[in-house]
Amino acid sequence: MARKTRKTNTPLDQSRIIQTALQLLDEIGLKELSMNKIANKLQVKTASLYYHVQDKDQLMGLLTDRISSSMEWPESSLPWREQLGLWGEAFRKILLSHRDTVDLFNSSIASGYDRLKQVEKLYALLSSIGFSDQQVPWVASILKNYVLGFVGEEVRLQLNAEQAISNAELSERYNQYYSQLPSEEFPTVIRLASYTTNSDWVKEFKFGLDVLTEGLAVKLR
Amino acid sequence: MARKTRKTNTPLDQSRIIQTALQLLDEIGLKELSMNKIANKLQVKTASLYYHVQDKDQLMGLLTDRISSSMEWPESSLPWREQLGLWGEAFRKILLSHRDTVDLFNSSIASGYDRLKQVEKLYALLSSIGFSDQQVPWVASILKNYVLGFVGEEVRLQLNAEQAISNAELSERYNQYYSQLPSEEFPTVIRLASYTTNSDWVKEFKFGLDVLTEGLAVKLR
DNA sequence: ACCTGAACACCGTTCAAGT
DNA sequence: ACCTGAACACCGTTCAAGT
Repeated sequence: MARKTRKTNTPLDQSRIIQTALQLLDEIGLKELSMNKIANKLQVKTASLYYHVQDKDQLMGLLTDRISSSMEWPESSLPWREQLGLWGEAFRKILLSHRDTVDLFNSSIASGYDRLKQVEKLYALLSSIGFSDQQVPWVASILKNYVLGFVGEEVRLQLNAEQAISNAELSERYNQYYSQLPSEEFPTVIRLASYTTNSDWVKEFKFGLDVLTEGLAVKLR
Repeated sequence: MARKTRKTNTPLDQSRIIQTALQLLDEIGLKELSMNKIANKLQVKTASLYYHVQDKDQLMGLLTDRISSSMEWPESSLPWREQLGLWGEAFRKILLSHRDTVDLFNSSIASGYDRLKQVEKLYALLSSIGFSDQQVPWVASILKNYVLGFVGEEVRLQLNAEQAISNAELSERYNQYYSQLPSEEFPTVIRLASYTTNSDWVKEFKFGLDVLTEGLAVKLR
């Protein structure tokens, strides 16, 4: 009965909680992610978490911050259009690196060091390009929202594709409200159904960023 | 003891449930909106709701559809830039007409007659302008996400303003992770803090829509 | 056909008490 | 200083049973 030190588990701390929460997030998704399950995975009672963390909201904020900490940043020597393009791709990459990140980013305001650091860098870039002090937050918000919205939709639609929701099943949804729908009411939706379902996401993402960049270029003149 | 017909309450049906849910949404917000509370307000046991509705998700979808049903639509005779501008303002108006609508729209895919009808109209407009079949859903998605993202942020920040989260309190948040932060790390964020906190939302909204419109105009050539 | 009672398996959070 | 037991006030959902 020698060395039974294993009973002494690694002590709990905020960082370990975040770590475990992140793992669990990828396994079961945000909707299923509960304090109970996190505690369980840490082999600890739920109440213990509350010694290291204020509440679930705060933990989610910390989780978001952890995720955004690994974001890469484009070289500031590049022309601004390329910098914005690279920034967008880096942000999208981060968002795709874990499950339900978009909801996570949307549900908590940017606090914490890492997320604020990202804002700082983006502000600095936009400011150096020539946007006015008033416009910089506006443009940053547009860019951030574009990427968040895009990836949100990308993930939603790819999930549907996995569940093989075909046009047949989609048209079945119309009937939620009305018993049956004349397909003449939705000519364009139906005509473009194949484009809506599956897209070339990389191409679509660049298209949107390009629209924004062109629009911003006009404003800069 | 004449006429005690009042014991016979108005019978429950889907439409009345949605109606009540909508009222309650404005009173207590989406996070607090539960099946229990909806049933309670209807003077009915919670289980009764499940006779008229599949589950909470479906009810939220129906709720979203109800909200989007009252959306106004611009005249199709107007030039496309104006149509897009009016469309954006109408959408924003809808989203501001009830509480937490952005989360509602984000959490459920467009199903139901009314929301699909909106999509149909927007697709038709974009198609008539000259966008290719592949591009129409892309552009529609950009526009929708812009408005959703914008209003989401608008509501968040206005709530903060009400709670009087000043720059002082904001800088306090930095300390969640690091004990104290040198303010030299965030020169731009700090310099622009006053612009971030309170904005002229109407002006900002138009600015963003204008950026998009200009960018789209470039793509149309 | 429509509603309810009762139960189930969960939530997040608090706090006195243990070590 | 760190963790737990026990309790609290809630969730969403199901289903046999009542009318």
